[in-house]
Amino acid sequence: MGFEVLDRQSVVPLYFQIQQHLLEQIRSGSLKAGDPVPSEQEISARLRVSRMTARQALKSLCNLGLVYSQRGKGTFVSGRKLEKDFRQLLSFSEEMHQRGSQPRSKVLTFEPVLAPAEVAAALHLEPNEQIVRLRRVRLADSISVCIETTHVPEKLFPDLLKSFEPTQSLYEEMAQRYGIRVAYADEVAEASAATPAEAKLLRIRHKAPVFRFTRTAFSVDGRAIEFVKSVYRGDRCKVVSRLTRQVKIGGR
Amino acid sequence: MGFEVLDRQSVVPLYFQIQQHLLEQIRSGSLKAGDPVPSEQEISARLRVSRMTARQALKSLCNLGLVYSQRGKGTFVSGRKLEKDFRQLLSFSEEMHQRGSQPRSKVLTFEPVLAPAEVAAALHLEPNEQIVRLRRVRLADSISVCIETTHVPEKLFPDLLKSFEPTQSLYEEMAQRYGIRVAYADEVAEASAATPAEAKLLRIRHKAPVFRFTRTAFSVDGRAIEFVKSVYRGDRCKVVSRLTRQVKIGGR
DNA sequence: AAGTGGTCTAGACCACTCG
DNA sequence: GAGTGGTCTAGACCACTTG
Repeated sequence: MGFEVLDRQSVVPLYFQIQQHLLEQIRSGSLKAGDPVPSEQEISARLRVSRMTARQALKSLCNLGLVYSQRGKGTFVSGRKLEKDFRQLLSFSEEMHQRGSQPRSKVLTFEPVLAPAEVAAALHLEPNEQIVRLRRVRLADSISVCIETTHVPEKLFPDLLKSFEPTQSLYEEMAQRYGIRVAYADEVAEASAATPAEAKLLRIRHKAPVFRFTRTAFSVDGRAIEFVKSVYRGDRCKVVSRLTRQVKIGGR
Repeated sequence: MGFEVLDRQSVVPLYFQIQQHLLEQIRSGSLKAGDPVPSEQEISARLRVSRMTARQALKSLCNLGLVYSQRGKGTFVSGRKLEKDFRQLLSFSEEMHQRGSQPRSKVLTFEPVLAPAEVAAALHLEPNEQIVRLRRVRLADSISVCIETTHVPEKLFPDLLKSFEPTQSLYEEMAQRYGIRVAYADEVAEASAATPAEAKLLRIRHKAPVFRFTRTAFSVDGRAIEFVKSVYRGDRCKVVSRLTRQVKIGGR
């Protein structure tokens, strides 16, 4: 733990600078799984910050799951790997970039429609409200990977049809042009078999194994902003999750 | 926000008492999605605690995803439901109980074996180290739902073969008798088709859609303690996840 | 201007773990 | 007994939002 780490003039909070510094040590391997992290008092003394600030840095690492604390013993690097970001909410484009693949899209349709019942229910709209529907075949390195049908409410994204270039990233457009940021999504995955039409688009056998996903995305304030149905080739797609065992909240 | 909420003699931390009180208001519906939660200063003044303590209570609710804060505006109840705990790490027994179904198990084999390469790699063991393998057909309300093969290292759970009743919950046994608690698990799901043997055990058609899961469970200190392979009927199983969009950690 | 959350300080007492 | 994390206090300054 160096002494020259902190820039007190910076707008970056002190606790965050400390957090980043420790993060770097974990990433680089200077701190390995099981190693003790500098204690709150040590950070406090060495970097001349209050103990609460040191604590906040450690707490944030703890929340990220990178370290864990034991009362009376200390704080230690946990066994989890940094490399894998499990089950983040990523758009298709982002996911492909992260894997180092080149994403491409073939647009099937991009049009205004009246919300079918299932979509209206998921997005909390009145039946037959106006939505924009975008159907795309998604490719990774020129191989068809999935068929994706996205639905967004027209009223949240007016003029999307005119302004959006449907081969681009929708999440970026939402953030840049409309200031609406996706915070989380609920997703349901099913194991199924390809229909003839799907098989043709994905260039796989009829009845080959596929994943069917339905995903509803929400903004921080809990508004439903996107509903997606997608079909992924079973042989080119695995769903990786990290499950955590939590304390019960609010239960009796 | 009442005044009689806090018990200052209690061993329960003040921030936790405050958190529980707010939680109750959200659960009961007194505070609805979008409603502002009492501000830090209000809690601080009304309950005569320091602002940092009030803040800690709100922070913990924030980490649970039940409220969100906006600088300069306030803290608000988020749109998420309390009812659904998405994608917790649950054992089969726990999952069925939560759904209100009756779990049952048919034990196929329960025996010591030498770890095959795949299992040894997942559990970080030497090849051919001693493990205990348990193969079960799992039933919900008397319908076969999945075939599950569990592997645990013998050295972590000595005498498991003698003491454990294999129709019971393994996670409970681990916690009760060995003091080893599962903290999280990494899981990979694939969409596939049933083999003839699997089809027979699950009473489904040959080549019917199934999920294949492999799961490695870890304790808090990052030790791998369990490796499970399972096959679920595709028509009786959906994988529900909540995905969150996080800040990048440790990236460039 | 008033109210909000975000950060920070310099102390304090406690329960716990370990040698 | 020395060191650890868990909790708590009573202040402070800041940036941000809203009327």
